[in-house]
Amino acid sequence: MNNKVKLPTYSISELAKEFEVTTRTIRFYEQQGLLNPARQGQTRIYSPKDRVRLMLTLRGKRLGFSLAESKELFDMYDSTTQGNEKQLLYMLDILSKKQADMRQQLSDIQRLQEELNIAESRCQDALVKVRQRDEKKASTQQRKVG
Amino acid sequence: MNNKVKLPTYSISELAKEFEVTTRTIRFYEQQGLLNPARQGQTRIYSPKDRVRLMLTLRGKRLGFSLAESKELFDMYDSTTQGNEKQLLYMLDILSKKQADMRQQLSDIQRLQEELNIAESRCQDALVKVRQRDEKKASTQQRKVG
DNA sequence: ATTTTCCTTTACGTAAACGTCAACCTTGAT
DNA sequence: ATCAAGGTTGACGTTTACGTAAAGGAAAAT
Repeated sequence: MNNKVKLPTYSISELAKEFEVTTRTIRFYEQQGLLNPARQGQTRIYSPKDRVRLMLTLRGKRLGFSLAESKELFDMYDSTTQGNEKQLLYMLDILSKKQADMRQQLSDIQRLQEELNIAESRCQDALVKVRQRDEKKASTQQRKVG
Repeated sequence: MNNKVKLPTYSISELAKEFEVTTRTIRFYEQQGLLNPARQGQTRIYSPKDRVRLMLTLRGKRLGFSLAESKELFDMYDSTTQGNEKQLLYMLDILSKKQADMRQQLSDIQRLQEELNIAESRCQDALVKVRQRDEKKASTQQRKVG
């Protein structure tokens, strides 16, 4: 194995820009135990692993995970290699619950998508009607003016 | 048309039970303009329309909509029948943004589902290994005892 | 009659996830 | 040398979505 490839690093503002969050957010996530950047003096140096975690945290947020939940999943996943039976069973339990959540969300989304489509059609229809009415008004005005 | 069919009504606690929320939540939603129950004296009487709105609000929440966003969608949808062109265009804009959000969420979910499956497999593997190890330990103990 | 039961309003409390200063290094450019 | 750009640690403020407790009305059961 080659453990000697130099991995890229990132500054806090680079990550902030890439993921469109503030540096405050990134520091807050560290404070909550989601990130663990190295230090060079005082300055934080982020590894690809940190970057992935940030990415996952943000995706988790979009899906309604709290920061605490994301942290729990990270921690469990990390300890999976040396976890004892009880921990592993607990993790499997959590995973199956999350999967159930995701199935629920999937169905929520699909239904909402349909409804948004319906609303859009209805809205388009209304728009056409408004425009037809306004055209009539305009032509009436024309006749007045002409 | 028959407008005279008697629609069912619901008490606040009936709705609370059905949707597994507190009455506090339901009153709060009303305060935020999401529900508009009739009154019988002081007591709130909920119509099927209120019930649907509650349902939609809760589904919205599961998908990361704020109460204000849900309210905006409700209000716009209600005013769609008599909306002017500007409003309709605005609504169409919102709708297309929401649809983009939903597409993003859909892809987020699908990726997360894959990852959860991978994590689950990995976890199952680890579990098997732990159990094999523990079996060996146990049989060693057996030999000591026997 | 009185005690539950269900409902009401008012109002203060709270947790999560940051925003927003303030006050301070450090380091490369001018 | 100084100054702007980016980094740091507090620490208090803010918004959202309710929780929780107080104080009480009305009606139904015992």
